[in-house]
Amino acid sequence: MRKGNATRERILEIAEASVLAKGFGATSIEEIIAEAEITKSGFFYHFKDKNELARGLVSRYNDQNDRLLAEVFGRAGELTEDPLQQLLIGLNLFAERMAAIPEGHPGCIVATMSYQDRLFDRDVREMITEVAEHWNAYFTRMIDSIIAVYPTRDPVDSAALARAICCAIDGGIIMAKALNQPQILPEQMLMARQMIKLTFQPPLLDRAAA
Amino acid sequence: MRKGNATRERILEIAEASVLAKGFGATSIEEIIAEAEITKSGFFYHFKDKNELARGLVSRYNDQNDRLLAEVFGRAGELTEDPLQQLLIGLNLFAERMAAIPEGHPGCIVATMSYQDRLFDRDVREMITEVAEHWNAYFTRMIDSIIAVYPTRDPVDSAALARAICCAIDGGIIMAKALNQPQILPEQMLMARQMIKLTFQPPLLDRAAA
DNA sequence: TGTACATCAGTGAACGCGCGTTCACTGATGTAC
DNA sequence: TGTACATCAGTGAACGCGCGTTCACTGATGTAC
Repeated sequence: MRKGNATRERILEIAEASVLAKGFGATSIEEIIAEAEITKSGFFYHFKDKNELARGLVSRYNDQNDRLLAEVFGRAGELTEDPLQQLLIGLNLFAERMAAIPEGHPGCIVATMSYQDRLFDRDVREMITEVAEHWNAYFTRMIDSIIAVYPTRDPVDSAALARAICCAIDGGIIMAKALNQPQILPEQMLMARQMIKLTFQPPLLDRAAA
Repeated sequence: MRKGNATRERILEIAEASVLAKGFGATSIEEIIAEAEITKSGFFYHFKDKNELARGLVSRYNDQNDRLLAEVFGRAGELTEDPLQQLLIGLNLFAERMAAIPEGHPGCIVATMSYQDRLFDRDVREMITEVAEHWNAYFTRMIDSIIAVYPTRDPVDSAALARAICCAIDGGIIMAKALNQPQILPEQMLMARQMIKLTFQPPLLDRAAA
């Protein structure tokens, strides 16, 4: 990596932290360059305007998330061939990762940006939508594999269930922030896991009662 | 209501729409007064500074939400005495209300503000936490009433389940915004409903299979 | 009923600061021949 | 190996605009006696 790329990365890292704590509009270039110890023109060498910074933030966040998903569900795939167990184990590993962050998860770029979309051009808004679709597609594929193996009494809407996982995560981040309790995020990820479990492995009450 | 209160309400309404579309930091007083057709000093007569506007937004949002919860779960209480059915029916009515908003739910003030908490003083941050606790307490009470009547094989964490409902709602709003599909919010509220149902009324697979 | 005073709901002008963006320039590194 | 040129990764100064906040003032309405 050339020197310039390292600076670019540092800008994105500083900007991400600020955007997640104050919002995009309240994150000033002035403040980013002060922390990155470069001049304003140095910033504009890497990003032609603020919307390009936004694009950088979204694609960086998407890449990091992809790596994390590949890690936890890849590991789950090494441990079992069963698609249901892969999802359940992956969600467990994912939740453990989130629980291990000392200050709690710093926040989801897609979530804040969705709440500030009047600030961005069409390009950025489309990127946000694509990233959200990308995650949902990831979980939908996993759930479809489960459906192929585990018959259910009632039909399961895999896309809606995939969205429920994403909602648990994004909702969990918000509740963790609002209540100042970082462990709520892993808790709610495990609730989503429980929902998957109940959907495909409902407890056999009759047998238990017998 | 005196004349001044009507102006104050108009300011809050305009400010809320802007905060939910652009964030608090990017919402300028200049822009609010232009839309409200008053002068800047008129604004500062009602709110001594921007943090007081934030306080106004949070308490207004909390009040509106309280009224909505009282309506849907009050109606559910009229229809049945069963605490589980009250929650299930209430969530159905709630989801129907959300589905009926043409452009979709405009957003949750507590959610955006949680993602911008560096912008606010301690007072505002405490209000945000209290409002979130207030909603969780509301659902926790309902779930505790269910637990008292419906025995479950495994113990149920009513607070975690209450938070799951809030996460489905706040997560559903975000996914609806990110994917440009307003109906995702009611969909995810019904997923939360399904989770409650599965928790307290698990399908009796053995009997169904027999 | 009249008058004095207080409060309400604002107006108008000014403040200093920080914002995003542009422009002409530069020294260090890389590449072609 | 040396030299010419191109690209990279920035610097420094300036721009005009809009931001949140303050201050002295005002006309309309309400209240006390």
